[in-house]
Amino acid sequence: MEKRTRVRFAPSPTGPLHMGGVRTALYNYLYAKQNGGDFILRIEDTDSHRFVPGAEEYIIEALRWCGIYPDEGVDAAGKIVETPDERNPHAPYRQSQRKGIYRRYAEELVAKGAAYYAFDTPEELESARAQEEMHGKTFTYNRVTRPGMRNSLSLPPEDVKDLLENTTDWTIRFKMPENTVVKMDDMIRGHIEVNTDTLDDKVLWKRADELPTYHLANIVDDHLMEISEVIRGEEWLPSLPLHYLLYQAFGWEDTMPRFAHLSLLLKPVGNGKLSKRDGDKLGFPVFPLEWTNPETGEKSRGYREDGYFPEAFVNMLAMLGWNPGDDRELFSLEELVQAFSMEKVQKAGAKFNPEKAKWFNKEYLRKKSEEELTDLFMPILKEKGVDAPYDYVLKVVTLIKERATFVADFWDIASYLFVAPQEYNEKDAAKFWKPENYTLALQAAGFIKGFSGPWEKEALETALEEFIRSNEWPMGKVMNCLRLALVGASSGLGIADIVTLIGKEEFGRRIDNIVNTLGQ
RNA sequence: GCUGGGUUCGUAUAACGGUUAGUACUCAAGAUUCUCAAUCUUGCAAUAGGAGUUCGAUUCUCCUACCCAGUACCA
Repeated sequence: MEKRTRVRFAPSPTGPLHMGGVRTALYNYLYAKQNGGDFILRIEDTDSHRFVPGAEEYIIEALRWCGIYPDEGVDAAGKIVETPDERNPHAPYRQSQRKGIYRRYAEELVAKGAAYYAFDTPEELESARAQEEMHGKTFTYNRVTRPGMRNSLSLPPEDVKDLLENTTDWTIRFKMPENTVVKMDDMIRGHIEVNTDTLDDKVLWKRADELPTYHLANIVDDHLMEISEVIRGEEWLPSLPLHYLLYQAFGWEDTMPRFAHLSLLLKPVGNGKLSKRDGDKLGFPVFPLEWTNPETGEKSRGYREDGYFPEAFVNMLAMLGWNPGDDRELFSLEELVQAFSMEKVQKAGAKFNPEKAKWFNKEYLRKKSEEELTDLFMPILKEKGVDAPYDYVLKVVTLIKERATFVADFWDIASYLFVAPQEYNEKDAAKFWKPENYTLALQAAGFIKGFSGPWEKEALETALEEFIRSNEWPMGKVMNCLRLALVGASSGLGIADIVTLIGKEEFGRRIDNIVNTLGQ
């Protein structure tokens, strides 16, 4: 029988979604779509202490910006679904709203002998840890320490009954089997074996807030939501044996999902995983969207606000730890869906390379139509106080698009096509604005002013070059004097390009201006 | 510390026992151009180390080193 592909992205709303998280979501989405299945968004907010306002909305908006729309869990308005409907039969998709369902599963495990009640207070556990710490060891709640702790396996039944009824800070812990080798398979890493003696009795459910921990909620919800593959970050690999054991304890082995653990995104330089700090330090965003910390008001930059196209961001992320098996690098989301394969996902962590991210954006910028880019550039011009007609901007964009990485670069590259230079680059002026050059350049300027041919680049360029050449003047020096007048520096478009764009009058003004400023 | 995972040019990766170890980004040089970009060409640069298995190891096994993760009533 063929199981329908159903995968989920299950973030915790404890802050903005990090680009590594976006990649996990992306791989889940690609896998689901490739197999004609469902991509589900589930919010894992079982830790009431770490809730951050706005984080959930941020996650959804970030995914939307990337073009990732969940099939289940989020409604048309972009909100987490709270009540079941035809499209979202497993609602609510927020674990805090599902809290009622977990207790009986935890109790079921106790009844089966796979779990037990533990009455140790946080303080008691803390001191047990401190004790071991003094001996240079780490306390683990397991088969060795279990009899010495206060739980339903060590206490007399009547005490257990009493504590269960009259206290509220007890938990249900998983009873880790003794000396058993858990044999697991990971879609990316292959076969893995772990002996249960190295594991501890994890808390599954807490009486204090009547909430499950991640492990229980995760397994129960994945089971209930009929998840077929769990694709998540590598940080979960150490708890995979527990999750396997949980499926076994519930008797759900037959429908247990397959697992794929993705490597982490690493910082560009040095060692360690990518963090917010690296972004600040090296000057690149680590978040898809800009985020303002609600408590401190501190802002973190985002790819969207930095001027990245979502297609470029997604493409770049996809290639970080995955490859199509050939030399292709540019993929649309649809093409990624076709080309993606779990076998080609890299086992090792990938160091993020901000330069390559820029390269991707440059490639996507070049693919955009001039019209689309003009639409994006117009508001920037307006901000700069420039009121240029659309057709003029379109011409400018056509000339400069290949020189830019971001739309925002357009202004730096081409501001002189909208406003006259306010100053002249000192070095360039010293190099070119010499009497022996500018006397010739001014004559060339006179030629341009008197040019009566068709007012377009080709014609003017040919005529101007012919004029200079026939006089046997140094082409570079003459042209750069003119360019200094037009641009303010010795860089930029061809003289004929600039002059035909700004027109004879403006050309004349800029020539007058440089003569007045730098003298002759 | 313990447990698990990982290791090909600076970075992302290809080569799933046989290649002069390929590609892209970055960087450098050259070509081109009226300059700067763009473009084109060329170049620099890697199998962590050591044992095995094999006619032959980047590829398989083991050891060492290094890196990462986990080791919470957080996810």
